[in-house]
Amino acid sequence: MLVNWRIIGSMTTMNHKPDYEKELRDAGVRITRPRRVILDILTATEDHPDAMEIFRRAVSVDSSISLSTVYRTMKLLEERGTIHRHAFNGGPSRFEQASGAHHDHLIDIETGDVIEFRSDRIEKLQEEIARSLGYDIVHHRLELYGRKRQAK
Amino acid sequence: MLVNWRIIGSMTTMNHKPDYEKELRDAGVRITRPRRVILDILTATEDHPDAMEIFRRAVSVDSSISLSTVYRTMKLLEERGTIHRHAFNGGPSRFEQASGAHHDHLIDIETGDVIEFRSDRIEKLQEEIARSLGYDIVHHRLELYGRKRQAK
DNA sequence: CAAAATTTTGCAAATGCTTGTCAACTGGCG
DNA sequence: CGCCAGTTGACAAGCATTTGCAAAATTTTG
Ligand SMILES: [Mn+2]
Ligand SMILES: [Mn+2]
Ligand SMILES: [Zn+2]
Ligand SMILES: [Zn+2]
Repeated sequence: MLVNWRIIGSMTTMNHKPDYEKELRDAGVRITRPRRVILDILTATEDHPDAMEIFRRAVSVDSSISLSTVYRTMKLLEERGTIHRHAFNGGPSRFEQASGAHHDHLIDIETGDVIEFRSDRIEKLQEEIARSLGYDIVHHRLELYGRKRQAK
Repeated sequence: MLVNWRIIGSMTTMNHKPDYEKELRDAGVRITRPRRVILDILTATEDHPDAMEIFRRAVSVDSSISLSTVYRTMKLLEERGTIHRHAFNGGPSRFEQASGAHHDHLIDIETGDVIEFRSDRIEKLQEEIARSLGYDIVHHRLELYGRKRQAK
């Protein structure tokens, strides 16, 4: 029996690959070499890298890219809703494409692994709670921190 | 009709006031003047102040207290499980006593107000999800960000 | 109760991540 | 191909938080 919240593979890369370059250009944003490199990294990525990690990957493609540009680009993309910013644990910001279906995260506190999941029931309950408190949810954050259950 | 997750007042201050001084002393932690002041502020507090705000309140009681000591004390208390640390939005850490019942937070993105709530159904669902993914939850974070619904 | 042993403090300097400044550069239209 | 506002790289600055250290406070001993 398949549980409805189990996710096979990455939710973000399963969907059709969006054409960020076109989207951005249409919005009047210039497609520069650094931005193209960063966008490519983001679309190819299955994990949730932080700025430094994106910078490392970018440098391996074009060694002239600067960390500042990575930060600036992440901010730009976040403001445009292209990517999501997470702050697991309280560590540095980590990013992922926003194109996939909404999902939340389970972080393995032993290994740091991040597992994506989605529960429509929780999403619904959140709405109900907010509503009952007189609010509309704009966004939310649900993170579970746990460790692998020991087979005993 | 009372909704089961509505909370009247602060969850943290509704419960019996724990004797932190004794607890700490028994654990071999020295109970100093700065620590006493900070503990008093924490137990009296209804909100979720950050280190700077706790510092301000502390200084108004004992002007010789330093911000370093506030940070050091917060870290100590967090490690001991006496307080919880939050990072709403990605802003500076904000703290609250851990003594009350577990609850999550709804943040008003317009005013910054923090509303506490608890949903046993969501708590239960989280457990089920983690379990189905092969994990035991150690802790979790659920934050709803919203704005007051307009009466139209 | 005083001295020794140990922890904690205040201050300043250091850290880690992120943003700001600015001269040099370049993407995209004409 | 040339123009020029938008963008970049280099590096300084900002912000929250942590750390080194000598002095001060607390607890332990005698
Ligand atoms: Mn994700
Ligand atoms: Mn709270
Ligand atoms: Zn969600
Ligand atoms: Zn909860």
